[in-house]
Amino acid sequence: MPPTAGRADRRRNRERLLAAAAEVFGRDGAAAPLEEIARSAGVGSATLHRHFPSRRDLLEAVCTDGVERLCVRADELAAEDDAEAALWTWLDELVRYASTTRGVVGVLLAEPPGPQRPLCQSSRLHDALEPLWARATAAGAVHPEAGVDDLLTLVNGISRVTDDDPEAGSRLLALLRSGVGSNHHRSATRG
Amino acid sequence: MPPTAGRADRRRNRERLLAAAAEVFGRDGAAAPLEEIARSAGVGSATLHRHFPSRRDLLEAVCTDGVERLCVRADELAAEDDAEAALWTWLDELVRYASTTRGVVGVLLAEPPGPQRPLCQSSRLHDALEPLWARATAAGAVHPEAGVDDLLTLVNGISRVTDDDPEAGSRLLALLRSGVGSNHHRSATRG
DNA sequence: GCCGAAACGGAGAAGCTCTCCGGTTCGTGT
DNA sequence: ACACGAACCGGAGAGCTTCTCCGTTTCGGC
Repeated sequence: MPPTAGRADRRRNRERLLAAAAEVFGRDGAAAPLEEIARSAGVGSATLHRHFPSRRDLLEAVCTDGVERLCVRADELAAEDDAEAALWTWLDELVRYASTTRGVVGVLLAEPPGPQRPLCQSSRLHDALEPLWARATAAGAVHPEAGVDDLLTLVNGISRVTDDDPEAGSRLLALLRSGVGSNHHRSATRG
Repeated sequence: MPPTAGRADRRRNRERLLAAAAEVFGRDGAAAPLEEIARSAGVGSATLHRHFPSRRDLLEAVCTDGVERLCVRADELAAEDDAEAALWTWLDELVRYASTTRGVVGVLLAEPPGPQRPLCQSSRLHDALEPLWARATAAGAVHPEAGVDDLLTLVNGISRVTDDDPEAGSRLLALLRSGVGSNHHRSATRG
């Protein structure tokens, strides 16, 4: 059901729930009690579960705006001249965003879309990244064994160990880019 | 209290709990219900909590043997000629081990040792890695910005996104070693 | 304003963690 | 062998969370 469907009170409660969820998740992390979100939104817990049957549904909805911004950003960067810089700029913004959501984005990236969830935020990020990756790969600027899924998985791993510290996430991403092994003949420029 | 102290029935119950925990965690992951572990071990839940006050205590104990093996392995590798190969061989074994524990090692690596837990498995791994890292760094075989904690953090991130798939973890570690960016002039040899 | 459908919310079931306390078992000293 | 204190055990239950049922309220078209 689209978010703008249904009765007026339904839409109002949905918005209240999303606002409360953003606040509570941002404060207490992605594992915060759902009941507190319902209380904070001023609705019953049954209403929360009716709108968002699982915790994941709520996490997906909370991230919609941030993911949308990243998708727009990917479109902008796809028009830039330097394919390699565009790719890493976007990945840096993704890892910084994920590092500021207290694990919310991490949960979404962690589990695969699954058969009954084809339209999740994770696949939107995948679709946004794919053109940037394809262009950089065609330019020889990406390790030939590194696929789109590998990049997303690695960024996910980084964001999960750097919750609440975007700078640390950005630093580890730079290490991933240049490589930790002995082939660091030239340090990669950040962003 | 050392694991070999106390009365005979206490030691027996401790062993039963550890065996049950290894089985249940291995089957259902690090978030499995503790009550089921107690039931599977044939003891009351109070006994489980008396032996292992927190879930983390139990996870630490379950990993003791595996971490011990890795520490021994680090000593062996420290005697090898090639410092770079020794470092990456050990990291590969670590990421493979962590990828087979259904998130158990990941939980331990995730949270810092903390003030009241100076002897956790995470710090044992840190101490095992440090000499390998120092030697490889001295030989110029490691990115100058990559510290011991960075390596452990990155391995943790990789293991957390490759649960139950050691091959995938090993592959991502190889990518981390050689770098995803454009400086992949020579592919890194694995293990 | 009426009324059917849509949506709500509290109460409660079920599951998990952790604690309290009465009862049991161990092992030591005689 | 046996008695006894200390160590240990386990079930019952409190507190918390997720999620569902169902009687009640609210919306909005007519």
